[in-house]
Amino acid sequence: MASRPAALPTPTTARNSTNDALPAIDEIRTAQDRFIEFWGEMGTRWGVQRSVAEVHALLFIAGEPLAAEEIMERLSISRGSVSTTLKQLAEWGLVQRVRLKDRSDRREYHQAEQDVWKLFYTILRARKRREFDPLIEELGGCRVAQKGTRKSERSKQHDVKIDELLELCKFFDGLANTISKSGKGIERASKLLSRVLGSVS
Amino acid sequence: MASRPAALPTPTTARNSTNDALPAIDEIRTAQDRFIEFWGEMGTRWGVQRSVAEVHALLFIAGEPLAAEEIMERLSISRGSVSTTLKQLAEWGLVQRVRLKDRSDRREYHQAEQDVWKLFYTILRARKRREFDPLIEELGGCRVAQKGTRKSERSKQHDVKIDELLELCKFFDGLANTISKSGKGIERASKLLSRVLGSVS
DNA sequence: GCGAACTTTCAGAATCTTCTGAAAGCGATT
DNA sequence: AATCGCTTTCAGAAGATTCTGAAAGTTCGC
Repeated sequence: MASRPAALPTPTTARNSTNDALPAIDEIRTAQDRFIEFWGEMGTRWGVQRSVAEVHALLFIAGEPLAAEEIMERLSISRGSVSTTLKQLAEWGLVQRVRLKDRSDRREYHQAEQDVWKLFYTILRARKRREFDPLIEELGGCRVAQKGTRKSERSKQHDVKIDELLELCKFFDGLANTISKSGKGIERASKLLSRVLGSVS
Repeated sequence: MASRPAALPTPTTARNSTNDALPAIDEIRTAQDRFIEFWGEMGTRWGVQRSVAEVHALLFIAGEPLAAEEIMERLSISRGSVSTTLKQLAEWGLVQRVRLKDRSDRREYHQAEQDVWKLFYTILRARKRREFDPLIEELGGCRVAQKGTRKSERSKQHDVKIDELLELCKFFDGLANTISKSGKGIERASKLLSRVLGSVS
C-alpha cells in the first residue's frame, strides 16, 4: 500500500485556475492523474500490478492510442516495464495495438477498450478463472476417499465439509455463468431479480 | 506462487494403506494437508496472506477448537505469526476464541465458522468492501468539473468516461446488495433468475 | 502482590515481487 | 546486406511483504 512518487510532475499546476492559455489541458491532466493513481491503487487490491493498472488507466482515460514512449514519459516508468505491461494488457484483451496510417511513424500505438461493459466483463471473467474456477477443479482432490467408499467417522466428517464447499462453489459458478451469458440483458434481468427476491424472502 | 516447504512432515505416510493400527488418522492428515496447502494458495490469489489462509483452512477442516501451540506445530509457523493471524481471522469474523471448560488449561482455543454459507458471505462482504466500494466513493473525485459546469470538449469526454464507470459500479453495487440481502433465498431465486434471463435474451 | 502460563508486539531477517536499463532482436527501408 | 528506429528480454537492483523469536505484556490463581 506504500505510495510511489507522484506519477507526473505536472509542471504548471500552480497557475491553472486563473491562466487562460491552456487551462483546460492542465485541469484534465490533473484529473487524469488522479484517476490513474486511484485505478493503480485499486489494481493492487485486485491482484494486478500497480503499473499494469496505471498503464491501463492512462490508455482508458486518454481514449486515444498512445505510443510506448508517451506512456513511459507520462507515468515515468521504464521502457522495459511499459513493454511487459502492454503485453499483459493485450493478453487480457483490454488493450489493442494499432498502427497509425502515418507511414513515417513506425511506432506501435496502443488503445484501450472504451466500452465499460466489455471492460468489466473482461475483468470479471479473468478473475473468476483465476480465483474461483480452481476451487471446483481441485477441491475434489482434497477428499479422503472416493464417494461411496466405506470409511471411518472422522473421514466422513472431513469429506462432508469438502463436499459442502464444493457444492456451494458449483452453485455460485452456475449463477455466474447465468449472469455472464445474459450480457447486457443483465440490466433488465436484475430488476426482475430483485422483484423475485422480494417475493421469495 | 513460490512453494513453501511442505507444511507438515507427516512422518508415517509411507505405510498408510496397508497398516491397520491408525490408518484413518494418517489418511485424514494427508487430506487435510492437501486442503490446507490448496486453500493457502487460493488465499494468495484472494489477497489474503498465505499463512492466514492456512490457519483458517486448518481450523475449518479440523472442525474443533485448537490452541495456538497446536496450530504452530501443525503448520510449522512461529508463535508470533499464529497470534497475528488469529487476530486477523477474528476481525474478519471467521474464527472465534473459545474457552474450554477444563479449568487447568488456561490456553485460548480457536474455532472456525463451520457453516459454508456464512463463510462465503463473510468473505464476499469483506472483499466487496475492500475491492469495490472505494470505486463508488472515489470515482466522483476523478471528474474534471462539477456536474453541470460548462467545460471544454475534452473535459466533457473525460467526465463522460468517469460517469459511465461510476454508473456501472452503482449498478453492480445494487445487484450485489440485492443478492446479499436475499441470504439463502438466493438458491431459489437463482433458478427463477435463469428462467427470467432465458426469456429476456 | 507475586509467580506461572499464555499471548502479543515489533525490530530485524528472510523472502518474494517489481522495476530498471543495457543489450539483443526484429523488420522495414535504402 | 547494412542501417535505423523501435520493441522485447532479462539479470541484477530496489522495494515491499511476510516471518521469526525474544522481550514485554496480560491474566489468573494463590
